[in-house]
Amino acid sequence: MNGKRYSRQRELIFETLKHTKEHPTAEMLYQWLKPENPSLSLGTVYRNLNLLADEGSITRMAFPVERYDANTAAHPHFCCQVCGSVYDLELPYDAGLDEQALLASGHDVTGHEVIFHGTCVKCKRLH
Amino acid sequence: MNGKRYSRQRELIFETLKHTKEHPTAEMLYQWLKPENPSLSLGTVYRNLNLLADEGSITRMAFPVERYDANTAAHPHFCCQVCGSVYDLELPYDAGLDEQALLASGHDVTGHEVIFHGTCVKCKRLH
DNA sequence: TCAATAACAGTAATAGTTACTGTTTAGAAA
DNA sequence: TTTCTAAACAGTAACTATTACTGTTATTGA
Repeated sequence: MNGKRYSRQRELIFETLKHTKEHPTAEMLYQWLKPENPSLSLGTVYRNLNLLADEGSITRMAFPVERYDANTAAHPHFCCQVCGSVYDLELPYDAGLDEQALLASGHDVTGHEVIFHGTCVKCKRLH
Repeated sequence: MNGKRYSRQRELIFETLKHTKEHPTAEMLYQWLKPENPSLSLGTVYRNLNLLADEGSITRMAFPVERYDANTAAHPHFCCQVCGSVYDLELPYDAGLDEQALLASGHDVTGHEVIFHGTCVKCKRLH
């Protein structure tokens, strides 16, 4: 009785996302779909993207807010999924990766950022 | 005659950022500094963080907005600094890195994301 | 010292996202 | 098939993070 129901809107959003390479924002999807689906609501796009991301059908890519770091030397970060804390990691920066990315894509690559995620030591302890 | 002037507030923000490992948000910095500096304005924190980041003294860490990807297989992305487009990159996912991060930090690492930045092919052409 | 203007505090405005309210509709049961 | 209930909806208000604006303060070169 309780469970997720079929929804044309969710189907639509998921299919659109599967057939594009543009990594759209919620707003972009809304703008794309609105002309053919005039009754579509922006809130529905957000709700279904969150649903799809929560069930693992799609991937969310972003930090929720900007964070700053006075250590400008390139170094990877760990972002705790539970408490949101960001930690520095003592791993070497792989400059060769930028070269690889350039070769694979043709873009001018000036650098890269590595963000690990999971549960931090503190949250593991409290759990 | 024209140029950047000294500002106690900027100094304060920069020094605070240099002496923490917490990768604070603008709001966090504001909350930390407000008690000892009651006249400090949140807008000033934002303005100076942007100034410091633009001159390269600190690092900004975030995508401006959330983006979504129906390809849930781990793969790196390239984010163009000029037009903001996000592209997939055809580079292998280095699972060994997660192991390294665990060893270096003790956190439960469930995965990582690699984001390259620079100027994309399209923007290079238009320049 | 003093005038020009960078930087300020305070606040209004904007953008991205989430929550709320009443309506529609999928789908299970009669 | 018809009916009923709650999941999902559209529309909108609210909220949060950030930027822009306005009048004031204060750094700094003359």
